[in-house]
Amino acid sequence: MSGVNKVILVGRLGKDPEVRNLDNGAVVANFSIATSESYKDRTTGEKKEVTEWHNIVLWRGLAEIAQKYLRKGDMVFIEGKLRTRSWEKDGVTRYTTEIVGDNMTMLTPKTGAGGGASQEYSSAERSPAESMRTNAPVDNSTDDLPF
Amino acid sequence: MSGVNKVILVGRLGKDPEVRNLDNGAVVANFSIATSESYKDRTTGEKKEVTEWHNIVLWRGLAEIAQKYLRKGDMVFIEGKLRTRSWEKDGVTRYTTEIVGDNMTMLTPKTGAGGGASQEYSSAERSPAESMRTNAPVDNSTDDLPF
Amino acid sequence: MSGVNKVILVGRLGKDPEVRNLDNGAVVANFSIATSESYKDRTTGEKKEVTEWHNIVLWRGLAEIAQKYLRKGDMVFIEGKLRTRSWEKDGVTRYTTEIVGDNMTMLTPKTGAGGGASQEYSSAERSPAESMRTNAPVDNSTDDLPF
Amino acid sequence: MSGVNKVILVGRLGKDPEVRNLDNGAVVANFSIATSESYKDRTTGEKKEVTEWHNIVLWRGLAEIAQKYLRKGDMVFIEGKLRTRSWEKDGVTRYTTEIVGDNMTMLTPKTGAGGGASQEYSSAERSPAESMRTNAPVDNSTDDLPF
DNA sequence: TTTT
DNA sequence: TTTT
Repeated sequence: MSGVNKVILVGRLGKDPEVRNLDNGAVVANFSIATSESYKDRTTGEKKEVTEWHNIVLWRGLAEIAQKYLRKGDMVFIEGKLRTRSWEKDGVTRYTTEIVGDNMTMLTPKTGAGGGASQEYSSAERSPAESMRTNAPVDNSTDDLPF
Repeated sequence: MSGVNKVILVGRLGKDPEVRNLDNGAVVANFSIATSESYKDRTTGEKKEVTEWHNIVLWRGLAEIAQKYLRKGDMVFIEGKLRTRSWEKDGVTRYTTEIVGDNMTMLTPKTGAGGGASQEYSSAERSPAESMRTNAPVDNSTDDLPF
Repeated sequence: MSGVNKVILVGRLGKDPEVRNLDNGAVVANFSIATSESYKDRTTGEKKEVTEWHNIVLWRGLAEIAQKYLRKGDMVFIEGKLRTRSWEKDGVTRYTTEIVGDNMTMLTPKTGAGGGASQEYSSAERSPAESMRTNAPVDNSTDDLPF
Repeated sequence: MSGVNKVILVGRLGKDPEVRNLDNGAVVANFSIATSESYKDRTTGEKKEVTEWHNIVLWRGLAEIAQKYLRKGDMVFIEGKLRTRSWEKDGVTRYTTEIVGDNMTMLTPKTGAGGGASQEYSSAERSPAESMRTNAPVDNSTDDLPF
């Protein structure tokens, strides 16, 4: 790899995630989250707000967690990378920029069994034991999705 | 400047912020936030959790917002930089690493007037108008704190 | 503001920046930077590379620095936020996602007078004096561009 | 996990990395990198610089890459997490805060065989194929270090 | 302890 | 459109 491509977002889901099971067995979730910024209009002095919508794509384990736990209006932390796809429509090439998430923390407390705190999920979890400079670390969290 | 020194945290306050007014009129807030990581112990198979405490320092406007709105247990997003200070105690030089925040978003909904959503604050707010490639970009970066 | 919208990139410029002076006196620079990722093709076992292009927008002081110092092929660190704009062409609404930079560090050493190390520039510079818990914190955030 | 604990640094190594092989077969590298910030002294008007040193810890594959390729003076991008350890010395408990890196990009071009561009390494590499919404993604980069 |  |  060459370079760094990182996005960090905290925002709310505009709708429930759309989750699909691909033919090859992969699971993918799509949803949008909004971030907004307020500022004072220079000429009128009014306080205004600009909302930005971000298209999130999650794969495999993260997609399944999104499907189970994320709902419209929930706040999430998403870490991922930018990816722009092109596609044809009516003979016109269009471009969509998405954030492919590899790390997610739910910031809206989930009520019910065990609910409460935020919960982070990663597409490549790694044990913190390796941070502890002692012996016997490491959970090589295998990835047992069917592909 | 040379290089990049950036920290991004989402965690909960261990206690209420301590806020002090310095002789020169500056306001500074100190508090700690916890992040934790869970992993499976390799030998016992048990799920374990490691908690990390981060010392946060906020200045001026951010310190005042912390004083007003942040309480023990609240979840916050903090963006800042690492800074290690040294100090003497009992003839021994000790070091403390802190995160000097320059951006903060409260993630625990505040009930009461206007409460509800998260709210972001920056030590150097800038209008998003400049992002809009139209006329009259805006600089409202005035800083009217008493120092 | 509500939420967090942050992008961090390290990549190379595909071309020299395009810099324009707007009627209102603002300066804006546009350029693209590439990040790439290598991976092993699952079926063929070949090592492949995917390149992602990011559209960068810089305003005012950062635009002027880009104009002076950034050239095709140079490596830069960019910190900013995502912003999607829509525009019409041939009766079709199109969308472009850009990164509006608020912090930049040049990573390609500049030879010649004073050249050498990386240099960071921010759209809202702030003195580190405030990090030093001593007397007289500093606000030198004046913004003397002509708008 | 609960929360987010992320550090992003671009700086130069003060010395060559120290690399050790632990009894359990793990490899760990330690080195410091400097970031600096310049500011104008408020009273004297002089331009000053503050340097911050960050203690980096890398494990396994990243440690081996550091050993092979990183040298004093090199510039690197490091992504990781904060971790504070305590230890005893002369009956006094001391604390050290380190950055445990999980992603690294070398920003100093390496001359010699194959040298030149920046190169990124991750502690948990993942194929970008999964980003491409086609069939047959995924390289489950196994982790074959001896522990 | 880096670098300009 | 960069770079190796």
